[in-house]
Amino acid sequence: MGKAIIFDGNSILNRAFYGVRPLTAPDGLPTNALFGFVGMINKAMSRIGEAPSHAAIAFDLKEKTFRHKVCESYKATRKPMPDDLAKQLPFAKELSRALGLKVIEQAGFEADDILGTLSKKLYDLGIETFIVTGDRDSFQLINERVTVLLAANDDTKITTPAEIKEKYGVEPKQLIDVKAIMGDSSDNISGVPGIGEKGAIKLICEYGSLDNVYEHAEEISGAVGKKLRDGKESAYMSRFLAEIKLDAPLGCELTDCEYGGADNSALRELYKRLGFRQFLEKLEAEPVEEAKEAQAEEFLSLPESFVGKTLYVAAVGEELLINCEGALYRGKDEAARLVSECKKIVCWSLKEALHLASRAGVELNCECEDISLIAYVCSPEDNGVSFGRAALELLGVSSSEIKVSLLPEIYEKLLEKLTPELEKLYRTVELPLSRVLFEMEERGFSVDKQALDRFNELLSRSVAEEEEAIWSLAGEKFNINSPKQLGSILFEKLMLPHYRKTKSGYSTDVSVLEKLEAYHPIIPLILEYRKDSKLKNTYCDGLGKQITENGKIHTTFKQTQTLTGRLSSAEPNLQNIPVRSDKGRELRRFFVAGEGNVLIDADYSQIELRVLAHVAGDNELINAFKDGEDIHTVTASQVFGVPREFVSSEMRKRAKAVNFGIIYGIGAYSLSQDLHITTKTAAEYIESYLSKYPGVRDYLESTKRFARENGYVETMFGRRRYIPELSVSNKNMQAFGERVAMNTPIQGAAADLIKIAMIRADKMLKEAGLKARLILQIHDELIIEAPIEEAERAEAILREAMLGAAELSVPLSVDVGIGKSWFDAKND
DNA sequence: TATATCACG
DNA sequence: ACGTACGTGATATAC
Repeated sequence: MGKAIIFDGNSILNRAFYGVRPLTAPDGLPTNALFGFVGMINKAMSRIGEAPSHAAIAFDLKEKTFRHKVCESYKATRKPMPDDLAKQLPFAKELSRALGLKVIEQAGFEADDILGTLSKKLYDLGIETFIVTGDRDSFQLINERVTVLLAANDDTKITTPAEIKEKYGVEPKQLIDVKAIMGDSSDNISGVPGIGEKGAIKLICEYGSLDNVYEHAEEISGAVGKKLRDGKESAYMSRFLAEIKLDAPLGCELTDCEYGGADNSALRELYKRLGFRQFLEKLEAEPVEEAKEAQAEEFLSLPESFVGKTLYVAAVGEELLINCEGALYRGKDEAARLVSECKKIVCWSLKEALHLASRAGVELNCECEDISLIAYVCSPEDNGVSFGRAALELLGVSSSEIKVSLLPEIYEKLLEKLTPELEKLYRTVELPLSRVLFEMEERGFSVDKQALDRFNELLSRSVAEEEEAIWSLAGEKFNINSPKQLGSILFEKLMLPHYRKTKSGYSTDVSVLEKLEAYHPIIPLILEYRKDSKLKNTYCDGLGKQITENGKIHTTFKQTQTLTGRLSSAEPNLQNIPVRSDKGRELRRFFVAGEGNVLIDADYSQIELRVLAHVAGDNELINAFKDGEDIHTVTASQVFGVPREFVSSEMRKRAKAVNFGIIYGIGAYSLSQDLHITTKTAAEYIESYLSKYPGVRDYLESTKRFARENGYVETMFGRRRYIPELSVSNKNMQAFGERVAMNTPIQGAAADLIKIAMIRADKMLKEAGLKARLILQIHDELIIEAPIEEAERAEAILREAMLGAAELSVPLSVDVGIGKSWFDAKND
């Protein structure tokens, strides 16, 4: 049975228009939307893996639709199509025909209704259908044979019934009823006033349908019940507007939509007319390009054994994919067991493979390589180092998913790119680190869920009280979380001065609100509300969801994510647990050591400034660290020209900001904002700093020069980052590139250092026969969970591992604490 | 999807 | 005149 692909023409054209930079044809016709449009269609067509049996594209017409007859205001707030986009519309239809798509338009109906109707007809024939669109309205059409490909300019996301259920908690069809309640501002559908997405989903989850909600409307108490009862008519009207037709007239038969390939000569003419040189070249090279699309892989059943073999392995959605001498296999536990016996494993992400094997109760102890890590050290700026990116860059093959058949070639190409220095970084740091990270992720961090819940209750009450107080001061109810609504209350209704504007309205961030604090009692309440709701939503609710049955949180460390060599932590992020405010810091009381254990927390003191002292070779700075001085006080005494004992706390604070500025690639303006001083004064601070530390000045200059000449910078451990921003014409981008050039060798070296420390600590703990293990890294901080009786020895090991990670021209310094909770360990 | 905001080093 | 410090991730709305 074939596959069908149907497009929402206006929707993807619109996305392309706003997503692609301005382009013009030789005659000046704007073409950016068309360029993106063709790209999205091509991408979606290749995404379904085979030539489609049916292909069609639906467009809206300007005429009013049947929905307008019932509801005047439907889509009334839509702005008219920009002129530059309207000019491109006729060409979009021409291009569609040349690409082999059946163009369908029906007066009185929207593209969505045509897609709905097509998908229904195709469904009835048992044909698998892909709907390509830029918006989410069509999610209601999803079922076991209908998938939505959400088109974007960089990627197309596939959305399936399971994903809808996961994301919204309701079946795709129920989304109609959800929208009936929550409304849709972009379509000007009102829904039930006062109930938003969350409330609507909750109601539909509970009652199953809009009808059933209203059958029980009398039982629903409180404000929600009242809103529902008042908004019944609006809800049913909204439902009518939101429901996509499945029986619209098409003006053609399904057989007219059968796909017969593109009309290449028509396409060629159009591409020439529009000046699409890239597409034109692709068209000429058609047969070659065709071959370069990654093939679907066929898998054999597992063999008896892999003993003595070299395997290429990838872990994908709970399964191991294996390439053994060109033959492909897949499987779970049994596969993992067989893999564990082989001679050598070349992985795309060893850490994932280790997790999968571990779930099968198997360890992978043979020689292992990790291609994703090689790709990362070669060029971390290839964004997150996805497999698809590597395949395209190295082999010219486009593939969105991991293909084990391609791994040998990718491996080979990457080994060629690997310089000796980068290979050393890979073999001595990244590769061994991935096993350490695997164990950290697997071990997890124990959390006191009950205490967390109690704290959450407390916050809920605070948030509710603050909300009421804010509303009463504002004189009306509004959504405080909406910067737009908040802006109109503060700056229009209350007439407070607005300091800054963002793209979409008034800025309401802390720096603005702090300036307004004295003007109106509502401001401090909003600041409190923001803090408390952040703590509640992101930390209490968010982390709560991530606690497993064993009472632990297992983060995922991303090892190929950042441009500087740092790790990142996600799902959940444990590297941004609050610490700066007293109330936020309380959260750390709930991160605890398991039964019979303690936590040992060690953090490097001033690691980045020490790295700066070392790489800059600045004697003044080096001596300050050698003498064990407080570095911010020393800097203050230098910058302000006073003896150290006369440095006030305000001076120290300013010097600290200057030190940060130096590390980040300083700008006088930003420093002035930070310290609330004039730009001129800030510039004087910087100048004063640089003349007192000439080694630093020379270092920053020579690093920028190196970056301009070579196109990249590197850390003292050889980690590289390419900086394409330096070779663009945009001055702002260039300035950014220079700051990156100054910052990366420092931030990156600090990242390298702690990675080395982690490998050392892990090895030393194991060699000492201890059960104590690392469980978390936060950039300059490591946390070990250790049995109480091992605490002293583990502490000594951690200190030693960190202090001895590298020999710099300044001493390293580490602060260590022990306690039953993260809070205690940092405050003992 | 994109933006604003805010949590961390 | 113009934007404004480095590196991240999660949550909420608005578009």
